[in-house]
Amino acid sequence: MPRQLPQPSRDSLDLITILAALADPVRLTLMRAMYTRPGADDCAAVADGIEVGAPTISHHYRVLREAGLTTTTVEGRRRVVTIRREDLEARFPGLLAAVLAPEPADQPARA
Amino acid sequence: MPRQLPQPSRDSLDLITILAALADPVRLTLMRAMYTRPGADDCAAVADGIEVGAPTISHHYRVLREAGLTTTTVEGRRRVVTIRREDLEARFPGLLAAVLAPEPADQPARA
DNA sequence: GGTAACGTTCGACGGATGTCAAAGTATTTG
DNA sequence: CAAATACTTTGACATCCGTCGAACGTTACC
Repeated sequence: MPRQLPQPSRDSLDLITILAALADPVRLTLMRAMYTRPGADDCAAVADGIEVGAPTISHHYRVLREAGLTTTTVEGRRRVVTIRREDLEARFPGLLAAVLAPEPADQPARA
Repeated sequence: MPRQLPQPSRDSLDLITILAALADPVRLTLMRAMYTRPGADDCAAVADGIEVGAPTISHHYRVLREAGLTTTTVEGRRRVVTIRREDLEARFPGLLAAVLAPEPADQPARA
């Protein structure tokens, strides 16, 4: 049976905590990967290509979960992490889209 | 003549830096005050009611400006700080609205 | 010129944060 | 059971961050 790790309730989500959680290159990369990639991905798959050690990735996933950005489910010996889209949209409408949307290329499109 | 303090160009705005700048209670309060209050406010007026010393307020205004969130203009012996709405909307559409919009009351409205 | 007003800069201090290596905990597989 | 897999936890370390008191510019006003 998939067990779910503790996470803050929707009502107790705090914007400062959420912004602080997003204000890190590794965590923003993880969030973007989960956001653009549909379906639930496991930790290792998403973290693939990030140049920090496993303990650091684990630490960042914990920060995201404790900030209320993600839900972590234990499935066997792997963790499945998903973004709490509904809760976040309910409390801070438009935030995820504004922050995680792929940025337009730095060079303006030439006709 | 009003002199303008140095600030990053629109193209060099960095999301991580912006999120980090917003992820502080004092700075978020300053931004909200400037956002909801139309027209340009001077530092002291906006900072009124925040419980930290003057050097700290000054420090936070600098962080906001260096992150590209605000423009600071020197007018005589006071500074006028305004949010760079156009630049921010161009680079990160919807971000200001999502972050600075007054949060709905924590208690759900009862009919 | 002298003084008050407004804000900045400097230096210091304590607490938080990101990272890693080493050891630990479940869980699956042979 | 033993070994391998997939993460986590712990402890340490360096760095960054928010805050303050004190001193410093500028500008305005008498």
